[in-house]
Amino acid sequence: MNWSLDKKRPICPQICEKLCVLIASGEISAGDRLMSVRDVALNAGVTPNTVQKSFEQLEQQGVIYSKRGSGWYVSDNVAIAKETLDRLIHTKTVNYLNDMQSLGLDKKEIISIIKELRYE
Amino acid sequence: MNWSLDKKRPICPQICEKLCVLIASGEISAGDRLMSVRDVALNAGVTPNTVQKSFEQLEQQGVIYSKRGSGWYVSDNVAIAKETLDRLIHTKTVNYLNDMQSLGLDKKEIISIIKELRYE
Amino acid sequence: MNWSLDKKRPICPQICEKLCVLIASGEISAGDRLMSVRDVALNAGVTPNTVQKSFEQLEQQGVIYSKRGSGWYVSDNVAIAKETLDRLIHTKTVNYLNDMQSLGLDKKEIISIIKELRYE
Amino acid sequence: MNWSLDKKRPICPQICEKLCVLIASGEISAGDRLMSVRDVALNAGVTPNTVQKSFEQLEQQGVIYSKRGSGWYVSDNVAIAKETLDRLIHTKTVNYLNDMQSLGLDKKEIISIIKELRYE
DNA sequence: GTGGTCTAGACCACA
DNA sequence: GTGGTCTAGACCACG
Repeated sequence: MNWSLDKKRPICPQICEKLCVLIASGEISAGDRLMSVRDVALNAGVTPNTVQKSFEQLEQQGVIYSKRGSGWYVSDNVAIAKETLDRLIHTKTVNYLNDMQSLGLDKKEIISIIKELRYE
Repeated sequence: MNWSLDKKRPICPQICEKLCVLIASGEISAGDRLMSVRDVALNAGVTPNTVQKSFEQLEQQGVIYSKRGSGWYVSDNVAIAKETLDRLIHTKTVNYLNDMQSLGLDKKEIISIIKELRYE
Repeated sequence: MNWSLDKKRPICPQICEKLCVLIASGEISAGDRLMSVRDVALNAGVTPNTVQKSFEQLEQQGVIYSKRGSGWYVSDNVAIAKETLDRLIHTKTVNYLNDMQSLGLDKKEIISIIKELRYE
Repeated sequence: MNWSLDKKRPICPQICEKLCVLIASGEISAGDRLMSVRDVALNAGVTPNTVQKSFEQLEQQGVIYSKRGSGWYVSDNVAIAKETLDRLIHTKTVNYLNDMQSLGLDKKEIISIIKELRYE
């Protein structure tokens, strides 16, 4: 599993988002057991503390849940992950558009910039 | 002058960006004197310290410069403000696209989302 | 660590220069973690704010970088510290020579004065 | 008269130093009347306020003196200007050497740098 | 009046 | 614990 985390940005939300994507895309299914906090930490090169907080945040949103002494599992309701993801996309997009507007661009110009940008 | 700052986000970059826009758009011209640090602070409802920091960052990029005991002035080379602005737009756009890509969207989907978003 | 700061002169550049010397001389190596902002502040008898500002200036020059919640680290490219140091030396020397020239001295006289000065 | 002031640095001390040099070098003699504050200000492109303060500082050091309603005159004791100049040279040199020492250079290296620097 | 620098202390998110 | 940002208020030299 390649986490490809950007160390220059906050780690916690990156892990949360990554997991949501995996669940929403079906790469991890409802009821599946996640890697242990320690394994994720070792694998991603961050402290277990950080992974633990990420999992707890996802639990709070209902995306995953924990079984005492057993580990973390994907919630039966996979739709929650999808909703979380959609909310993220919406928020980030609105923030981006707000930023661009402050910089003096309208929606048309923004789309033009994105289209012209060699990327992907 | 309405600064309309978003208090939920860092103030410094907001002031920097606002000034770059004003200079790049020609609302403030090369050689013009800016409002004093204190006046901007009062006007924008922030501390002089914060404004000072913003101005220093712009100075370092060559957008403005200071005369001791006299005030801050727009650099003779207005193009620098334009470049700074373009760099900002580019960076923010790349970051946004990276984020969206991590969330599983390709460029086509991103543009579609932006277009559908009721905004502006 | 003895910072031996001259409280009569601006503290920020003194801290910056001190760190550049330490890095360029190899006393601190690439990747090393610096003392925390708070520790340096306590140790040097200044405010954390001042240390933070110094570190940010060095970061912007690429000499060091920060990991959120973790600390500040020496840039992998130690050469940057050396370049920064050389630039400092050059700038200060040119300024000094300009000053002396304005005071009516040529290079020969300047060197003579330095040689005769009981010092070090 | 070309004042060739560096607008990036404090103006007051530059004017003071310039006058001391003129007097010490004999270009202006004991008892000579200086240009009026207003003329110097116009000529040098600074505010009369600044010139006034410079003259007052020189008066306090005994380099020049004022006659009410007549203007400013070079002190009979030209040696004072020479001493002031020497003190300036000494102070600036000591400061420079201190700076260089902090940057890790000894006197030998400093002189070498000055000699190699293409200048004058 | 202006910028420039610093102190003191607070709050936040992150690890 | 760490960095990141901000507030509040002070003092200085300069114009």
